Amino acid sequence: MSDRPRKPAASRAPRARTGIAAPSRAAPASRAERAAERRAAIVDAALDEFIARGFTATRLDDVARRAGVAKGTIYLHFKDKETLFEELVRTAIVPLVGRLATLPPPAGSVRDALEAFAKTFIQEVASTRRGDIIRLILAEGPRFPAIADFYYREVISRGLGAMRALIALGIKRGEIREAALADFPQIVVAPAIIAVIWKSLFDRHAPLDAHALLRVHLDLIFGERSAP
Amino acid sequence: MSDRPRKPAASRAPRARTGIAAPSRAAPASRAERAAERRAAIVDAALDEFIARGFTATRLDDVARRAGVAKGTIYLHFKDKETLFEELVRTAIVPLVGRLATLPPPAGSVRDALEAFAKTFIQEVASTRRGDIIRLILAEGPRFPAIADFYYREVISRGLGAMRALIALGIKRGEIREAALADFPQIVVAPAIIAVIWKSLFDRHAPLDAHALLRVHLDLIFGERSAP
Amino acid sequence: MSDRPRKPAASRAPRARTGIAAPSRAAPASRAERAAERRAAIVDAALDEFIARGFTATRLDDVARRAGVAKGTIYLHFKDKETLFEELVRTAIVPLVGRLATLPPPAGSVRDALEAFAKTFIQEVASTRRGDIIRLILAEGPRFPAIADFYYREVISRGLGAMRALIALGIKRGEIREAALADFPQIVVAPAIIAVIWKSLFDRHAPLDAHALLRVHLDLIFGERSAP
Amino acid sequence: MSDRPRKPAASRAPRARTGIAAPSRAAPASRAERAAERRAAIVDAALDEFIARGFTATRLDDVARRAGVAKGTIYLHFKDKETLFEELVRTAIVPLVGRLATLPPPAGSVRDALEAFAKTFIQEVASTRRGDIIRLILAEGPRFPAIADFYYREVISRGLGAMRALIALGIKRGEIREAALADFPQIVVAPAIIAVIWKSLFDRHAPLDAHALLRVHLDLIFGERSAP
DNA sequence: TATGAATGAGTGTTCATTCAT
DNA sequence: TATGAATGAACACTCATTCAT
Repeated sequence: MSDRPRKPAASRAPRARTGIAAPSRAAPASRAERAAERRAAIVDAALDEFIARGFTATRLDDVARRAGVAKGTIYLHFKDKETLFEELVRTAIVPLVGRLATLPPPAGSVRDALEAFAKTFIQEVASTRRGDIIRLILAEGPRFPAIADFYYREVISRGLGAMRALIALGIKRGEIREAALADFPQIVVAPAIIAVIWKSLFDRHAPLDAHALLRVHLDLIFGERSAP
Repeated sequence: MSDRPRKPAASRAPRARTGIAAPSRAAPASRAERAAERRAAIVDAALDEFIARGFTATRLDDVARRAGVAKGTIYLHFKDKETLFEELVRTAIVPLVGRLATLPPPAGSVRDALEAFAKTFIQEVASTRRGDIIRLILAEGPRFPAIADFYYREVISRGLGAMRALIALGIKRGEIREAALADFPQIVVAPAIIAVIWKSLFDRHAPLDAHALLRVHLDLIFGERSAP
Repeated sequence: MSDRPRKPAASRAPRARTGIAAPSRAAPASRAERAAERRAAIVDAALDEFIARGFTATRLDDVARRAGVAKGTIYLHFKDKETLFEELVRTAIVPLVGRLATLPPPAGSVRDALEAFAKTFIQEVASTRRGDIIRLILAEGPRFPAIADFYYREVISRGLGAMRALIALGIKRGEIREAALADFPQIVVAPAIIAVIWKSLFDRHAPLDAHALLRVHLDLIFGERSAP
Repeated sequence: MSDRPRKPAASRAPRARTGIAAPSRAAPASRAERAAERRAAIVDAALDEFIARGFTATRLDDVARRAGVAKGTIYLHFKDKETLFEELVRTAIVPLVGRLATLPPPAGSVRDALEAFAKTFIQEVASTRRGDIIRLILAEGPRFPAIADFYYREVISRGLGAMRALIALGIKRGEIREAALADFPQIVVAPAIIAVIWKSLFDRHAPLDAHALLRVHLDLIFGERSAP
């Protein structure tokens, strides 16, 4: 219960694991650039800490240390811990949506589109820190209605909308038999979410082959299995 | 961010919302009974608080007030906050498993069995505090490996095992076409979990008809829709 | 810092290490006897605990456990922790004084008398729990003026008085040359006190031969060494 | 039993009663200086409290108030209460040893040296808070072996060593007749310790003329009285 | 802007004391 | 009398937030 970072573990250079742009370290960097860099470092460090411990248990001291910044500096960029958390989640979610919204325009079959989506999802979400963000939202959602709202609006609502359209197309084209599926796009997404949760909590008990899982699920929806 | 119970909000009578037996209040009750009663009240109150705020943000002061006992009394029953939390989750999970393990032996069709399961799940889990317990485990799991372990062993592993057997039966009987489904019982359960999460986080944005959702999902698996 | 007794280490029979009389366990014992016995057990246990931890750090829970009594029982015999402590010290001191006041009437030489005193002191005080009581008084005295007062009156004052008389006799008889010694009987006693403290604190660093120490001191006072 | 300081009794200026240097308050003082100053104030206040109440009964709240700092500030300088106590005693002991180790090299007679020592001891120890520190160590020693060890090593062992050398010199020069005294330097020091204890506990019952006491003791050792 | 020392309200835990049995 | 469950005030320690430098 006490595996906290005790040393300035992180170098001053922020990692870009969330896709947050890290300005090149070459040039002396302008004032504004330096500020943005620091802010990014804080966000990045905070994300790690929040994921690892949850909102309340995270100490800004640790965030600062991990970001290579003084504690007070956090308050130059964020009003308080709560604001940091909320902006953080927002920031982290944007590229998430961006990524998945880039669903290839249904050039090929709907099944291909979903297959591509599944692949991307596993690679970009389930196997990365982004998956933990989803868990974080599930965990803290009830205490941060603002975040749940934002998440519903920006991710759930839009994501399910796109999915619904795709399903409708599949039904129209005859690829999908089950017509009612368009009413519950959640069904299509459900195993992906389960995969994320499983990775987070149970993978060490029983590793899950997410690719296979999603393929079977698509088989269920589309009826026929395509060669892997 | 500060909607905490400030007054002895709860009467001395423990609620039995989790199925924890509340001894009849009529008789004077023996010493041991009184103790069990108090313990139950604490567990019950703590569950509410932990669900509402998560482990770290929960104050034992609030738990005590809600349970109608003095703070010190908690320590007569539990070593510390962590132990309270862990025993709590264990206690809460047992009836959960009990409930669902009572899956009717496949007298009728497998589809009927799953339909019954879905119904029970929605009634007994998704619409009650038990659903929140699942969310609580998702939220705190990473910080309480002991709980994640216990949950995997007692619920996930056993539940998926039973589900797998049922699926195998369905395949053998020809009810289920997709043979690979037996490898991923998670797929069958996924929408139920999603429904629980949805209830917790998004129901106020867009109420979900869980019954319909699960029915469509079963249609997907069994191919044919039964009359509602 | 946490070597507390966790088990009912002591049998129900009180030890009589302080010279507190333990009624014979044979007969069923009258009501009053039983009570006295319990009280003695409490006193005895409390003495051990107070010596080991000091007043504040001692927990009545531990005292009760060690005495083989319920916590509430202590309050049937003593008003509160403070009273227990004060009565305790009084009780423990009385036999101490009794013992040493039995200085053999100066039948033989004064040196013989002091030699006997030294021997008794080492045997009955320095090597027993009684020595620790002295240390306990040193430690808690300032916070328990009542005890310091009592101790001064009953032990210090009377003891030094007796010692002064003995010294005067020695001077009169020509055994002691240094006449001014009668003004400071503390000097005669000092090494004995030092021996007690040493036993308590430093004996494990450098064991002290208290007998030899006191003999040399007597040689200093009486000038000539008697054969050991 | 409840004479605790309730108000910010101490001004922000730390007292220097222990010989801990108090930086001049005139200049604005650098960051480091301010820190050292605060630390000194805490040590000073803590010493008072520990002496007055003992380790366990001392409340850090009181220490903070007396030092004129916030409670949290204590934890910027010391890991916890125990560490504060131990460092405190160490800090307080160093100048004690320093003072007494400055025993004038035996330019004159050994008796003169001891006379000087006695004088210094009474002035610098017995009549100051330093004497209470000795009592504090006697009191808490058994519960703080680290402190007892440190004290033995730094004070007792070295002090007795020096004393032994001095005694040997006295014997060699013929000033001291009792040859065995070199084996028990404790005897020479004993009355000084007794004086300290007496001051602490019994002086209000019967004031002790420590100077006279020690002079008589020296007469006992050296045989002849020098003019006062 | 950035720092990090300082603050003090807040929280988990302990324990002397009470009291129903 | 004796018990020990229950109480709640007290206290060590933490950590979000501020602010002088």
